[in-house]
Amino acid sequence: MQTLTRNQQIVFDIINKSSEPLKAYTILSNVQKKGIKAPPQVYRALDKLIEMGKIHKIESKNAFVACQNSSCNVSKATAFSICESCEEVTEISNSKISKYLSNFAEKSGMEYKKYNLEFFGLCKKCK
Amino acid sequence: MQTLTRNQQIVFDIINKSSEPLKAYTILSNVQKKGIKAPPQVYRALDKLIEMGKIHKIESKNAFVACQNSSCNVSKATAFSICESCEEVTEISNSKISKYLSNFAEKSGMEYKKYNLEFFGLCKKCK
DNA sequence: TTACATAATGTTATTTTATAACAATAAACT
DNA sequence: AGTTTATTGTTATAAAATAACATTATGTAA
Ligand SMILES: [Zn+2]
Ligand SMILES: [Zn+2]
Ligand SMILES: [Zn+2]
Ligand SMILES: [Zn+2]
Repeated sequence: MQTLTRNQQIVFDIINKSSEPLKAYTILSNVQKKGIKAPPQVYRALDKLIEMGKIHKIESKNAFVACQNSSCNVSKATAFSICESCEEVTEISNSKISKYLSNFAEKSGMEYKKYNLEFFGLCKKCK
Repeated sequence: MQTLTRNQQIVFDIINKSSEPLKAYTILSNVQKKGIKAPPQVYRALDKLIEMGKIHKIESKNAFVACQNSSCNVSKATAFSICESCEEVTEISNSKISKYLSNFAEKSGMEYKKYNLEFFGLCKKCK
């Protein structure tokens, strides 16, 4: 269990507290009072946090969420469902899916390292 | 079967001829001799082509590839394997995966519309 | 502890990616 | 022909990400 540096902790806290994915510049404007003043400071922290599996990037939104599992730091396999109406993002942790997919990848001939899966549609509330 | 407008055709052609995913500004610089001069012209064409299912966006790379299937225009379900060494991107068309995943999405309670799946690793050549 | 190496931070400037806004044409419809 | 709708052209700007380099902190090993 790795310990976070000052900037990493600040950036992680704000993502972790948020109920929705945060964009890098939103994070920046929210941490300027804490002394983080420029984009590179945010992006560096984001990079490290992703590496550790503490947060994930939602590629289709250029936004970041805290990991809601405990296994992502190992597997690097991520899956999300994204509501196109309310923008809610939920991390899916389903070992069946990840077994199924990693199995598929291996059979396809590639040396598989990780995947990212994003579902789009309407969440329970919005449909 | 929809017919393409002039700009859409120009943009599609260059993506379709390319052996690798193309970025929007690479496309732009390659079509300026054909009269497309500014980013919005490229992005509009890209948007429409995506809508039609003729091309896909590789979200993790901000790059665009021509569809290699025939069914994407209907299903909107896309899957790619991406080599982290040579950057090769291959579109995966596997009806089993797409059934499995869309089934999963439905069961989860969301009204599922589409998904995008990106595998990362090493391709046959690079591993 | 000092010396060295490595990692993290601070800072400025710039690059890359994408969109807003509005005018001008072209295509489709009545 | 006149009206609506889609597409195009153009300028400017916003948003997302990185390059480059100086500084400070942290860890390691003599
Ligand atoms: Zn996770
Ligand atoms: Zn919703
Ligand atoms: Zn396709
Ligand atoms: Zn390869």
